[in-house]
Amino acid sequence: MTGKNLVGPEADALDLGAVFRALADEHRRSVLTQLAADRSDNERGCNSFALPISKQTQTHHFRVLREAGLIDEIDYGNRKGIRLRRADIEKRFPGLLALLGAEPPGDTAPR
Amino acid sequence: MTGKNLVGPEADALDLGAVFRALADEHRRSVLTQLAADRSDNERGCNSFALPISKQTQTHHFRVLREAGLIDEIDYGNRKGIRLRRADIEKRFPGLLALLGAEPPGDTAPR
DNA sequence: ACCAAGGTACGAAAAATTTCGTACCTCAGT
DNA sequence: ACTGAGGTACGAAATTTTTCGTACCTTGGT
Repeated sequence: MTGKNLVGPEADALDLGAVFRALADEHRRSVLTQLAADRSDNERGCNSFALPISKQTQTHHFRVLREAGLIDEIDYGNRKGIRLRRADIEKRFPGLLALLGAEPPGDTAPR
Repeated sequence: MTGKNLVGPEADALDLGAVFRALADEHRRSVLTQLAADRSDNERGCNSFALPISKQTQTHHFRVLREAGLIDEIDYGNRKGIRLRRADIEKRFPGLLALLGAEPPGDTAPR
């Protein structure tokens, strides 16, 4: 089944402040880093990120990432797909994703 | 008089999480954006940024920027100089400063 | 029809951040 | 020696963010 895409900002409406606020959190940065590392940009289930937090909190974090324009969330009803908005991000903030790649992906030290 | 440089992290110890957290705040981002816009990297007084907040709060924000490794603070006793750590930032996070430059400098919209 | 898995809505607790009042320090100039 | 400008220390209030408990929704499988 094709799910419906939850809304986020248009490509050229991405806000740098919202992006930095989104990436300021350890868990969200972990998600983005993992997404950026996969150059094939496959859609992923949101359980594939091994986040050590409850599912309600995960819902919150994915929403923040979507509202910052960093990911698409595809709603299938009883599961959800996550996809990096790589082209939009690169267009508006070239080099940003490369910065994430430079960090060790598993390095999720406490803040 | 030569002032003494307040301590921040070494160039290769800059942490991306700390940097994103520092740049997540509107006022701190404004400071960095203004600094990044001046390619001559002159030292500036910390009153030259026109921040609409009290001086105690400014002290706080400059400290966060310094502890993230983004600026040097030079203490002259009764005044303070601010200098962008451009080379260190570019070395560790190439392209980061360019992202700030892409935003309109005076665009400090409420969050 | 039922159940279980995956996810959300709402609300509240907990934690972190931003902000500033009060008091104090340092230096330059008079 | 005094004063004023610029800055910090400490502590508390205000705000924001993170987290999760409870309840509920949706879909796929039995």
